[in-house]
Amino acid sequence: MTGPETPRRRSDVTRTAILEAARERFASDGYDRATVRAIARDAGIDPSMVMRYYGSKEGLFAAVIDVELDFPDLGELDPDRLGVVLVTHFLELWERDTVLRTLLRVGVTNESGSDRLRQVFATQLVPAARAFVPDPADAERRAALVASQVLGMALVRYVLKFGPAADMSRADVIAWLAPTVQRYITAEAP
Amino acid sequence: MTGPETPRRRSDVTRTAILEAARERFASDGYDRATVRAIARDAGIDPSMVMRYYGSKEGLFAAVIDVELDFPDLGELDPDRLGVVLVTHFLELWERDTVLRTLLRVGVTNESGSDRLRQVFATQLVPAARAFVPDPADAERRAALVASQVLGMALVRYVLKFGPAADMSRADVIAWLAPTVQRYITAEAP
DNA sequence: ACTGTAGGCCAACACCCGTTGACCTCCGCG
DNA sequence: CGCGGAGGTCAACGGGTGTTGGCCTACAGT
Repeated sequence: MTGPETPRRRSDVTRTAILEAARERFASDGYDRATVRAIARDAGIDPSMVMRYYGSKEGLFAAVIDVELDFPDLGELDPDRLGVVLVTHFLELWERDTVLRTLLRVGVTNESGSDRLRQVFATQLVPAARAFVPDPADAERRAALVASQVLGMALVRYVLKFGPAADMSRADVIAWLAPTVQRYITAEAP
Repeated sequence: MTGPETPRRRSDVTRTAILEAARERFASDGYDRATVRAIARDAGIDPSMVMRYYGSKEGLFAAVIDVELDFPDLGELDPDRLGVVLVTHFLELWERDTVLRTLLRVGVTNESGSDRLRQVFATQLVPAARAFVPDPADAERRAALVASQVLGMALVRYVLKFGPAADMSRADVIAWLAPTVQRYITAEAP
């Protein structure tokens, strides 16, 4: 489905140039406004090469939104520090590259974008939560609460760029959000 | 502001028909995918009428995103119930009409949409927070934290439609989010 | 009854999009 | 040396977009 695992070719340079340009364009413009022509221009090649290598705009997009939340080893962790560790990890994830920003930006308007976002939620966040919640039966609900706070902060801080949210230091964000996330995961249901 | 007014001219009927169709299209499709032609078709008129009455697509959009958060009277409220009252109010707001959904959807891709969103934040949420935070100097930061949680829940529940978030009852959402919001507003800075 | 005008439709314009297929240009290998 | 194919360009197609201006029509004021 995703990722044609072809061996190394001489055209890999162009291939990755397209991918890199696409990452930035999709991240900053969203799916609709990011045109194949603009991506090709950024990559310094002809638009038709995009089609040759990725089949279609949808195919290129699918190659871009291949995201791994890539949690650290939570197994041997003091459960009281879960909130701090998770929020710290998410902040790093958002600041490291553009893929999550892309996914958020596109997930809001594009169906295949929100599909992918739901999939990441279901296959990566929910299982991670399952190991720590008091009752595995409501792991989904607790993961959704965590997602609401983490995505919400990412939204106001990195996408909408609300002044006060964007200006907060990482330490402050962690200090404020960690207790919230901690409670959503470990607290007794209200 | 917006009420059922008896149309003095025949054109007022068309005018509001366009506005109503635009509200739904922008809410469900976002700015780019909501085409003037589709809106006109929904309203049962010709696309050129949209231009006649609203000047441009951008002008029509500006008429759509006229939002009032319209807080209840918070003045004579037990400060301990602030979280519950605020979360309840926001849930009602999101479920009452489509304008906030539109704003969120468009704010993520469209510059004039996120401008408007920042403006609502600065002129309506921040002042409301200022009355309750311990130190008025960091009202902006606390309002941003509240916005991150409230917008985040709206995002996963109403826009991305994460199963567990969409299925939660209103009472459960309030029970989980109210303490968070309460803390963001009234707690001592960490 | 006549007519000016507001309300509405139709067809077209200029532009941009994703996508396609014909063509060119090297370079490695026989 | 010949040549086949990979890597790349170019121009075009069909369709959709926001927007414009000319034309029709029904009704209100005289």
